[in-house]
Amino acid sequence: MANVSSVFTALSDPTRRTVLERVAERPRSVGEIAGTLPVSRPAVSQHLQVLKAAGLVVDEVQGTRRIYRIDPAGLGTVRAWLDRFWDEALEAFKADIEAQRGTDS
Amino acid sequence: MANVSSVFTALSDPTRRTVLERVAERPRSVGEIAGTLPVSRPAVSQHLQVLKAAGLVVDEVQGTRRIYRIDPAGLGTVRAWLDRFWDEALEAFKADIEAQRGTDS
DNA sequence: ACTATCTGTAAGTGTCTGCTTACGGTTAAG
DNA sequence: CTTAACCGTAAGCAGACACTTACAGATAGT
Repeated sequence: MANVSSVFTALSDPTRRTVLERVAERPRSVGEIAGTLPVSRPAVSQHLQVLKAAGLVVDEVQGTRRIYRIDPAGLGTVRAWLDRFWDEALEAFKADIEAQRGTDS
Repeated sequence: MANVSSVFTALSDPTRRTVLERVAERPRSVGEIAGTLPVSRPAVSQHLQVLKAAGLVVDEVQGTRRIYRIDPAGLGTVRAWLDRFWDEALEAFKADIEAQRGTDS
């Protein structure tokens, strides 16, 4: 599953966002991603697990290596939350202006 | 300033998102928000500081109390990052399909 | 079978985080 | 000036987090 908290937490770390961008460019293996980053390979593996739990990537075993690709689900939940929140804020703004118009001098 | 990491970190905590939603409904004081939540007032104050540092709320002193309202800047940075990332991913998908079409049997 | 490659996982560590209670500071009211 | 209301901040603590090294498992090639 991919709740909102897990997605935001996954996207909050800069290294993890870089890992996600590498995967977004094209499907990559763990070692290939770790080669371009200043952290160890297990660190990348753990980051990928967090991204996978958040529904941001999916993995597929290919022989001895494991290929990760983008999963649109996670980004979808972020966009959905953002849209809903944006609508709520706009509605509140409208109600606020309405109230101000009523009590204005 | 409101960089991407700070915004995502601010939105990753459920309590903090609830605080933000309370503020989004209408401008509120710290004590008013704390009254509707199962955490202490200083906790809410600290949450509001994080939200303010992320550019998600702005504060204004009104006598003895401090009113917080929504700041669209933070949500804007999230939306911008999301849009840019979405475009990148789409472009990568297109390039991937193009490559597959070239090497397909 | 043996070896090399690629990866996940366990264990440990320093740092950050979310929360609490205690305290001090500022403003409005008597 | 004293009092009450409202708030931020300091100090402390349990848990989470990002990272490392060491180890174990699975697959491809010889």
